[in-house]
Amino acid sequence: MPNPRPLDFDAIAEARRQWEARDWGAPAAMSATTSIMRAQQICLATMDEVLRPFDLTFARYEALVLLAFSRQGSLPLGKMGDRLMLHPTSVTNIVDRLERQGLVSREAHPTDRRTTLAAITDEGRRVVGKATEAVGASGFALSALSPEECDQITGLLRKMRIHAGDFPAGAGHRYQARS
Amino acid sequence: MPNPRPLDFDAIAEARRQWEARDWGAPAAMSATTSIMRAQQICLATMDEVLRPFDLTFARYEALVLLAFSRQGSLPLGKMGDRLMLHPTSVTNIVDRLERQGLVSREAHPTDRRTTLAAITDEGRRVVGKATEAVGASGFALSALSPEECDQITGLLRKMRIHAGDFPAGAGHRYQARS
DNA sequence: ACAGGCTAGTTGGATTTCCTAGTATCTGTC
DNA sequence: GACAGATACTAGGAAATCCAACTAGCCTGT
Repeated sequence: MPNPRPLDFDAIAEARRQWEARDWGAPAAMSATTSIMRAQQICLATMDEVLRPFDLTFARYEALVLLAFSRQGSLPLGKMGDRLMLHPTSVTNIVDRLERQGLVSREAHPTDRRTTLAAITDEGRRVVGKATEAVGASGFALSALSPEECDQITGLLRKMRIHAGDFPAGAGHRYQARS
Repeated sequence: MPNPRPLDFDAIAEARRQWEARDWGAPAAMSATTSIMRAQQICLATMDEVLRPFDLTFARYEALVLLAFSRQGSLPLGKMGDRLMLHPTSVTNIVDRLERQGLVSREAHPTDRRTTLAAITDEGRRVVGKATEAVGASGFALSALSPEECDQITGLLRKMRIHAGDFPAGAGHRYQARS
């Protein structure tokens, strides 16, 4: 439950009204940013709750999915951080946890002795399958929106992710997981 | 800088492709959720960076803005938590910091001796004004989007916030800050 | 061959957030 | 008027994240 004591009005709309009354500039961007912040909070809380029975957080679930999607079922920790947009230390922490849970194992890289591979275990694949059923059934906290509306969100945010430098604007045609 | 080592492809689009290939269900919601997560990370990192010269985080900035918008320039801590969707202990922590910085002061409630009021100081108002100029100039990390696109995002996310129980669907007509 | 620079991952510390529990105060009911 | 339950805030602890610094291994140019 993201918010135990709901309000009887839209706090973001109210903030915008006040913002505009003072001519503080960029009210639309302010509203959208605040909405994104709150939406993430709701999504994260919902996902964490759905995943709790599996002893997973959303971050660990995402890491597990990434490994399940990889060709060999394993990836260097650094590459995981790049894909998941996480700091190297966060990856270390996440893999530590997953390893302790037996869902992932650390393996040596065949040629580069610096890099450590995180490899998903059979148990990891089993758990990620079950967990995916659960998150799918929960609708990802977005069951209020149609697939088309979800795609609108994805499209609009894609624009800002490109602007932030996540990936080049032209991308989207060369889909291949190199791993 | 949210991501020091950008990818050359869209990791979310790639995840979706794999998701669909395995028939994992609700791919649009999955993409949108992941996009929201990443967008929040970008927004938060950008805001925190813009606010760093003022020794503020986005959370503390939001609290300060809320107090600046309030009638008396002060609010009970509990009400702040409701508005900002924060846990009571987080509010205590934030007010502790702001108080230590001299931007807020704790005051006794005139009638209810349980409640503590956080009151914005003159210095607090000065800082929040300066900080607001800075965040306005930064475009809230959404300068890639037009005001209309920002409003689309706000509208779509409003729907899911209502569904999550943040406020009743009918709200939006009775705008008044009771405080 | 080897010096310097780069890359990969980990460790320790700081910050933030939430949860559980606890104290103080108010409110409604008998 | 007293007591049970609700409400307001705070304290201590767990989890997650980031940063700075560190070790180990690779790689390029001379």
